[in-house]
Amino acid sequence: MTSNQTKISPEFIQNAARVLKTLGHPDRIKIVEYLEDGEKTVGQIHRELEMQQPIVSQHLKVMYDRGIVINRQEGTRFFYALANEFIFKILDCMADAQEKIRNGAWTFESQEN
Amino acid sequence: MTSNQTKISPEFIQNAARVLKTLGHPDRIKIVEYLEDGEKTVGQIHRELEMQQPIVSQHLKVMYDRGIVINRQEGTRFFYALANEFIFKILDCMADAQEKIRNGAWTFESQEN
DNA sequence: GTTTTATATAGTAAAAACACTATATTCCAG
DNA sequence: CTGGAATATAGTGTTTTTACTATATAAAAC
Repeated sequence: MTSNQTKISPEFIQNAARVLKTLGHPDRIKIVEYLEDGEKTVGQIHRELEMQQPIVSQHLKVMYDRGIVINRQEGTRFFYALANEFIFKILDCMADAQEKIRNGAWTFESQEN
Repeated sequence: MTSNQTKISPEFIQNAARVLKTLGHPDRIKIVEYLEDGEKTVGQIHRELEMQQPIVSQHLKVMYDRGIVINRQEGTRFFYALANEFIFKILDCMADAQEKIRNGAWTFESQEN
């Protein structure tokens, strides 16, 4: 039904795997989603999302190293923003899926555990 | 530019994180992509993708537990297939991103490491 | 210069993921 | 029943993640 059948290249698979794995953490999804409408400082993320500051910095560092976010310094603050469109695309994809699942068009059941 | 701004719910985030994290492995992306055009047996995956059989079974088990694939038994064989449209959607998303990156519309750079 | 504010980094213990080898289970064929 | 094919499961050592606490750094404010 869906699926455009484009083959994914080996090189791309490596990058994609890294990104997906990195995004595969609730806190990081929240951060990325929060960054969706523009750059934010560490403090904003920390306060708004109610996560401890070192945790936020740590997540941001991991995402920075993997090309998911970029940053820019201004005085003592660091503004972080999404690095590329792929991330937006994945977010859209998730929001879309959530919607489909919510209205019953799709199901999404995990086995046990 | 992209982004439809739909907020993602806390419950969904948990599921999405699990799925993304699980898909964040090169072998599993390959398997999932291979399953895109229909169910396959463990042996087919093992031979076609040149992965050791226990590794394949292990990946499939993890993905089964997390609702990414489903299976059906026929004699001594197990046929595995993608469990839901979300996975197709993610695959499409990746193929799409790869295309955009390939033709230079997007960039995708990791820092060091 | 000394404090404050904002953020990063170190250190670390516990948990989860990986990769591999060996072995068990189940079903089918003869 | 016996042997083989197809899969799953166990066991294990290694590497990554994760979650926290404590501490360092750097710029700004006084």
